[in-house]
Amino acid sequence: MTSVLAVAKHAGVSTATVSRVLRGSLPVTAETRARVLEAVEQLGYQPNEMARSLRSGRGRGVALVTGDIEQGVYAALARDVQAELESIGLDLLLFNLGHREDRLHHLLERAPSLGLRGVLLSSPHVMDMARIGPVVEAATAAGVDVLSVSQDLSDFGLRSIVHDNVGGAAAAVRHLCGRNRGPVAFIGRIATSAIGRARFEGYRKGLAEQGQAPDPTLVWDISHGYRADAGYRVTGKALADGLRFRSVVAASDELAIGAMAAVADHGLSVPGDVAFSGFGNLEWGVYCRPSLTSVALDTEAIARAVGQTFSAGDNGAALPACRVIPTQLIVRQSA
Amino acid sequence: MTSVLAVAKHAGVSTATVSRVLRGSLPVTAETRARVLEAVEQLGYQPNEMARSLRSGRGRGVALVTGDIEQGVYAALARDVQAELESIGLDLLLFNLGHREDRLHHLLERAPSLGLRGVLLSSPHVMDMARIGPVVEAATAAGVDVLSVSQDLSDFGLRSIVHDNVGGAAAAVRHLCGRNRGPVAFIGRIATSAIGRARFEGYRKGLAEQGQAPDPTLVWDISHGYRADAGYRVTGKALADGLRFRSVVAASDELAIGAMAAVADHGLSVPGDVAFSGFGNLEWGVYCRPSLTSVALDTEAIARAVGQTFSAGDNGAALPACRVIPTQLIVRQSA
DNA sequence: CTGAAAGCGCTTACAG
DNA sequence: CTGAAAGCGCTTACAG
Repeated sequence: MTSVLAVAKHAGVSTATVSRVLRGSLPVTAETRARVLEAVEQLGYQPNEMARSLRSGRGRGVALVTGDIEQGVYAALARDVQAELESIGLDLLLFNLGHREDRLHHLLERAPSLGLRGVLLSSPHVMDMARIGPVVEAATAAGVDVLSVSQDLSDFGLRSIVHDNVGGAAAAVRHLCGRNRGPVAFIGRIATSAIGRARFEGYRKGLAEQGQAPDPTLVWDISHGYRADAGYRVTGKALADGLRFRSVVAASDELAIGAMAAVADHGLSVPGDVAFSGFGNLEWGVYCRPSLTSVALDTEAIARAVGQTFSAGDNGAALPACRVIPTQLIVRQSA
Repeated sequence: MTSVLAVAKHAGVSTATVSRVLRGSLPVTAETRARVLEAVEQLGYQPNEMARSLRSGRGRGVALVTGDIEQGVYAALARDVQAELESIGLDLLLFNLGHREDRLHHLLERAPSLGLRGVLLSSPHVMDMARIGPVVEAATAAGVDVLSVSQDLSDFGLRSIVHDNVGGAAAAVRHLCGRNRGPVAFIGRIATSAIGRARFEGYRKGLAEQGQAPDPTLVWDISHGYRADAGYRVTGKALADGLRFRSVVAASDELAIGAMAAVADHGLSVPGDVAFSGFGNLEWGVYCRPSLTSVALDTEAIARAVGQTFSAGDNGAALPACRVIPTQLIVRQSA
């Protein structure tokens, strides 16, 4: 592979000058610049990223830490963040925890030696900050930007970019109550998911607006399970137990479709007997029948905010500690 | 950050010895080894990955190139490949082409200077090998292992790991015909997707087994569109045009759910009037109603085969040029 | 079995 | 505005 040295010789300059032209840092004569660029062009020179990283102290990689990339929302986030990072010359490394949260600690520990430019935490799990805190600080001190892109961790000094989960869930409850769809049940991970908690909080808030409080028998915490099957089982059990509810706010579209299947398999109709609202506004929710009413999340906006943070450089201090991205209820057939 | 030098001093040995202990390469006395390991432990030493990469000529990153990470199958592949790579000490970089195939060329060009250990091509697009070939060769020559994990490119010298798409589609047709569900239509990307072509080939083969040939009016190439909306539109048009068909083989679950929605919106029933079979066996297909019959893909098996390739080292020559992973039809309510 | 030394390919003070 | 030189933190022949 051709190196700076080859380019320098070809252009009749020093390696320092080549580097300066390519960095665009210090001033260089227009003609020197042109000669260097021509040499780069002719030799097809590509700067060695490993050498550059070593010398400058860190690389261009940003790790996205997900809990479960197979969930539609995280796949969308990965896509949008990758596109955004690529546009500013950064690479996305994917770390899927698969709900084994202990691996996060290990990754954060290694982040500086890997030369990571940043770490984006998007696992919804409730973070054990007592354990994670020290290693986050060490990474930050070493120049790794650690951001939270799912839950608000600004109290722990982590810049956060989060959806308005409370507002989204409250809007769903408001919509359902407006159509006289009470009692409203809730399905989500509450004990183990910070996002689930926020959505439950929105559910509670929405009910409070109607002068109601959550009925504990209609709050279904599926912290032991995940995705559609959890929604299916918990809803099936509720029906078998004879609980009365006219609608369900599910903390994800996956949970919602599982719950709808349970209702259908129980011989009830959607939305006639039970109405549903999900979270994520995933594509398949638009095409299942009945189509799924859902709180839309704006992963592109998250990605843009992430990009801003990495572009900000030293004046990043001006950015807010916690940025909240609005959510929007999209009404379809299920509610 | 603590470096080898610090560890060496602490252990009273040279940096070379520290490196040998950590690499586990050349022989070292048990006690020297113990001293070094203790120093590593006490200082919390983590080898600098950037320096190691520079010195050894390449890093530990493997790029996964997808066409559309939001499609369930690719998200599952990303998850499984990441887990497999992590188990052998490699990192996954995600490059989502977003169906802009020109970017593949650019990535392959940069692969050596990025120090990539490998590139996994999982875009389904028909590759322009005349254009891609030279840059693949250059990357390979520079030590980057380029694999195809979606389409068979072994004729072009690329080790390939692919699903049995032909067999899967043929099995779907066989199942539908066995239930007297002809005429059978096909939806997929044919002109622009190598995977779509393979599935179409399986469709043709399945029909041939019944002594039939494809009816051109029932072969719907959606090379201009993607995902559920394309399935919805093309099926809606077929219904509006008054075409007669009793079942549909869709080249993805996304296309299938879109097509099912079109049938439902047309006032017909699934599977009563039209039966459906998809590809991917995605989770939401299990819970939509009617649930979706689908050809299951084994992304874990793909991931394992990828891991084997990277673990193989020099005796990788023993691995087959093209490995075919079996697929399996999962019958549910839609067919 | 171990150490001294060179070098991977860059970038960046330091001089001029 | 440009060059000579040092050095980022490792690994690996080369000696011993």
